[in-house]
Amino acid sequence: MPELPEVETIARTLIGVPDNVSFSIIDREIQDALVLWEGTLANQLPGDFTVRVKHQSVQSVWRRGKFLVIALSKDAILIHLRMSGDLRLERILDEAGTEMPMQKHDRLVLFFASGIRLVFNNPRKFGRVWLVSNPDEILGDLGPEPLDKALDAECFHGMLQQHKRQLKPLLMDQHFIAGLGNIYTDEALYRAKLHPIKRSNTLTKEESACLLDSICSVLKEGIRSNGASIDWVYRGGDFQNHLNVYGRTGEPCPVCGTQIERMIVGQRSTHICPHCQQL
DNA sequence: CACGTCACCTGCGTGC
DNA sequence: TGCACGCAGGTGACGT
Repeated sequence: MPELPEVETIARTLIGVPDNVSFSIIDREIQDALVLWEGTLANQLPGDFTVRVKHQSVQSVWRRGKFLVIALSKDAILIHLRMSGDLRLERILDEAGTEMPMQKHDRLVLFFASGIRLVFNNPRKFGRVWLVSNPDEILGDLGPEPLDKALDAECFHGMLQQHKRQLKPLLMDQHFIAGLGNIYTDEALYRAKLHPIKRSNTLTKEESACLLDSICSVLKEGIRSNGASIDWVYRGGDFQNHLNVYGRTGEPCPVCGTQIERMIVGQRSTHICPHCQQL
């Protein structure tokens, strides 16, 4: 999926920037909903969903891990984009007054006051939308936020010591820490000069601290670049141009010039510098 | 507990 | 040009 930086970028878009608050969903009322593919709704029937969200207005928008949370007057809509999901916030009518056409793979539409709609596009149908009265019903099992200041080096080291797992699958486990996916995990391990299959309980305090630093810096840079646009899923960000190892098999390591290698770890494509990241 | 496998889906690039 | 194949930012349910 879009990982933490991509979801954060989408959340900020929905909130709107100060000089363009007209294009924000905050305080806007949902006037109607249209479910184009029933499977999109994880815990609702289309009719129930529509009836329940109608006339609720948006109180806040935030991100938790890779979930986008749209808090409404009474309930909350949670969206997980998984591999290929995306959200478009757009005006329903163009300048000529004709309705903007739906796009291929549009799965759900929320119609807001003032002629704006939020469209959930999801080619692979992996993404899901929940409607809940309490977000913790879904978010309760997530690990800590990597950018939360409460997660310091000592705490993180303790977390790593509690498992004897390979670093990469552990970091991608949303119960362990929330928000990392394949791209940012590879980049964080590269920055920390750690091998993806190194056992989590074998890290020194220094290595743990360095890994947490690497995770935070790569995520912050991803957010600053408005996320990455990979494959045919273009979201406007440009962090794909700043990747050191992900998708760069055979290219030279920016630090030592050794060719980047691709391997499989935990069934996932993994990219390392074999010189900088030794086991 | 840690790990492997599979399932869920569509689209794109590659090689024949 | 067509077609088969492998691959893809994620996650959860199983089985070992």
